[in-house]
Amino acid sequence: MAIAKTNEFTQQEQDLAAFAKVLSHPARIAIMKVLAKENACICGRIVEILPLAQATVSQHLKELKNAGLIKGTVEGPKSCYCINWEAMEKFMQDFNGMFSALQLQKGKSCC
Amino acid sequence: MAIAKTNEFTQQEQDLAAFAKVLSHPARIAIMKVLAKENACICGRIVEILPLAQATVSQHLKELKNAGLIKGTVEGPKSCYCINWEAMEKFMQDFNGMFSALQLQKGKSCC
DNA sequence: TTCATTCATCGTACAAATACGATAAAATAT
DNA sequence: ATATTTTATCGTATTTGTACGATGAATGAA
Repeated sequence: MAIAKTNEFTQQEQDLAAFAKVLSHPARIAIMKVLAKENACICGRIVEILPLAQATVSQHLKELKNAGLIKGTVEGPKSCYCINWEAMEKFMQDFNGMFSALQLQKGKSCC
Repeated sequence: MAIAKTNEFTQQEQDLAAFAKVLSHPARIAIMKVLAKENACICGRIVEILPLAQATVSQHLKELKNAGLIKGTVEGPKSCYCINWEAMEKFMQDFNGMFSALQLQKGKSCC
């Protein structure tokens, strides 16, 4: 993107954008749904369900984990993932907070 | 991305991901904040505030408009933009709905 | 008309994201 | 000890996103 200007915005804007970016791919939303439904959380189970290769699923899981939306622990040769509800809830609150802040200044639309 | 598999997911997953993607850049979140605060909505005003070139701002505005989050009308040589509150509200509802659906299945986390 | 203003679009450069095969690492099973 | 299972990581190909200068189109001002 030719010299990212990302850090010229406020921290709040960067944080919200980062949260949105993690959920900006259908595969990652699908993964969150699988993790919520199946308490098993095994990586291989996700690979079975999603129409993606194992390497690709691992990559998406890594991004979700880096963003803090999910947690992962090793169980022998397997990997167990599950949703980090505290983080998820905080992000949703921030997101809704931004929307509420926008609405507060809602005047007569000019167009 | 080597053959997008985006359309192999459900429509709901694609829609939510598309909404998140539009807000996945701090510049576009900043634009929404400007549009909410200033009812003027003039493109040039946004260019003044953001640390980006005019062409770049126009590009971000186009994406927000394509996604339906903002509306734009021509006013002489100027362009007036403002938030599409109905669309924005619907998206927020869908987004919150997804989160609620996830929480409904929240059992004992395994990790 | 002529000039200035305002904005969208084009072309382009570069960065980041997406996808997967191949391989490595770690644990279990035989 | 050897083989199998499971997952992460590497390397790579391709697509998409980001950013901006330059240009053009449309309007208003001189």
